[in-house]
Amino acid sequence: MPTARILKMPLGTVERAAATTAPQDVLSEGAATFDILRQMREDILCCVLKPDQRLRFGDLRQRYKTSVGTLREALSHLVSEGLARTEAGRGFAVAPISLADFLDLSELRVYLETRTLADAIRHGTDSWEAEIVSSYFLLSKLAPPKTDDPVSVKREWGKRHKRFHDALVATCTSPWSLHFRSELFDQARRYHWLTMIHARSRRRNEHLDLRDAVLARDIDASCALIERHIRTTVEQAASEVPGLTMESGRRARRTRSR
Amino acid sequence: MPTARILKMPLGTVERAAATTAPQDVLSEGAATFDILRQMREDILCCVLKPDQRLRFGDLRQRYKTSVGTLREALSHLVSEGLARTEAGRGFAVAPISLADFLDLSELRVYLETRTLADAIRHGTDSWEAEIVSSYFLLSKLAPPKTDDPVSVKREWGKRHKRFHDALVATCTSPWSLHFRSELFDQARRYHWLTMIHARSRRRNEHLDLRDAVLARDIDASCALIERHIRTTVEQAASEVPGLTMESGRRARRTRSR
DNA sequence: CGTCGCGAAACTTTCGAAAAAAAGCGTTTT
DNA sequence: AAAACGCTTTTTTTCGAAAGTTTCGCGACG
Repeated sequence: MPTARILKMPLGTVERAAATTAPQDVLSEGAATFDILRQMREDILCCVLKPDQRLRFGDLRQRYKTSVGTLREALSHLVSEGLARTEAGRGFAVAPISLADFLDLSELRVYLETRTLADAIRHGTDSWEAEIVSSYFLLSKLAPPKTDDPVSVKREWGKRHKRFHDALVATCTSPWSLHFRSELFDQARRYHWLTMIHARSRRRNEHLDLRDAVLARDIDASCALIERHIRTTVEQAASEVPGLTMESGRRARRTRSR
Repeated sequence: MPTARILKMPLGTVERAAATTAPQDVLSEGAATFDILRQMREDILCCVLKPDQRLRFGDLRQRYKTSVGTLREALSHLVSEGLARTEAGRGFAVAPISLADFLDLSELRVYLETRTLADAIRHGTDSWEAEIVSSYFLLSKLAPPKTDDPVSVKREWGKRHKRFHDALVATCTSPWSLHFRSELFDQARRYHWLTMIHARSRRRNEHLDLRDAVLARDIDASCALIERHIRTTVEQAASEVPGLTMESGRRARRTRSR
């Protein structure tokens, strides 16, 4: 549908979102390829596409209703983000998971989350506070999902959870730190999903504490809270998720779809 | 050329580089697409493709002798790495540069370089030391390039420079830290290139000091040296490179190739 | 018996062309 | 004169098919 001609604005210049300067946007495009990318990423993060699962073009083409070229481009992105793998001439696969990876990942995350959060608090504005309040509200509306909640609920919770955490660091002035933080956050989401599925113990409302500490502009308290938030999750995952051994990266039995 | 059938080895299993476990490899593939990617990255890092320059498929197809699809995949990767940009339906462009970006980038780099280096020293092995000695030797064979050296010399020096720095941190046990370090190192290379072109003052041999401190397993000294190494370069670039103002991200005049 | 070799089937990779948008331009209108 | 319109010309995006590689299976050989 050629909307461009229809929507041609009377003014020559269309208001454009301020390109934050240098590093890189969330990801980029706004076309069909981007939709596929987003869908696939969501499916990997939510473990609909399971770790180590081979991604055959035949199956994918059917699932996402698109061509090989488009898929290839999306997969290419996912490889760069560390959510997929590809080797020589034998196609793509979902990136494996392992406890070692989760530990490593989380260690760096502690640094990046505290660094960005501290900076964000220093540069906080009214609209930053507003978005924190708002996104927390949305998050609190949904009870943390239980094991047998439907997938759609878990997805929605995941989305709001991410939005809340993004809001906290939104005013951080270091684009590169934000970029890497975001990448690691997504990586962690994969493990959180597993934890969520198998979690037996429930934790007290850490998000509320975090929100209040941040709004009070208490940098030390906020950083301590988020650090504990991350470490607790790791420990929980390590002890509660059965399939997460140090060696789980081994080739999982071939997972043929349908 | 169907080499596979010809080269089919008598043994069923071919020796394969040990996949380090989880995060992601240097980049991945081993096919034609990967070559294009590597070439384009090199061209961007060396500013053969200049910052903000639009990357039209027509031109690229001619330059790299390949199809649109392949180019698109390579560009996709470059966008993820932050070396290129893409917007809605108006194609790709080389990522812009700016002093603000370089400052931000270098700040994070200090953390990642020191973190990985410290860990690498702790886990250093004999072959790690050997590669450091070897790569330093190769680097020292080439004098730091001057302004009017031919491009090929500068390229070779850049390659050896990277190899040396990679060798230093090779035994670091955190794949994620290494990954991000590598990405930032490449980003910095773009700025180094500009510095190299315009540099007036020459610095003493920091690499030798670094090599010796690392081989002596002196973590504090090594980290201090690499930190200074990074900071000095930033300051030098800020003061000596003319085109690098705080606002250089503005749309550079359209750069039509040839 | 295991394994080596050959051929068929399944998949991946690459390519160029058709479809869709955007940019460029001269003309008309207010 | 500046803005608006409709046309043509680039440029990007998407697609499906041809070419190339790997995997699988079956029969022959050591």
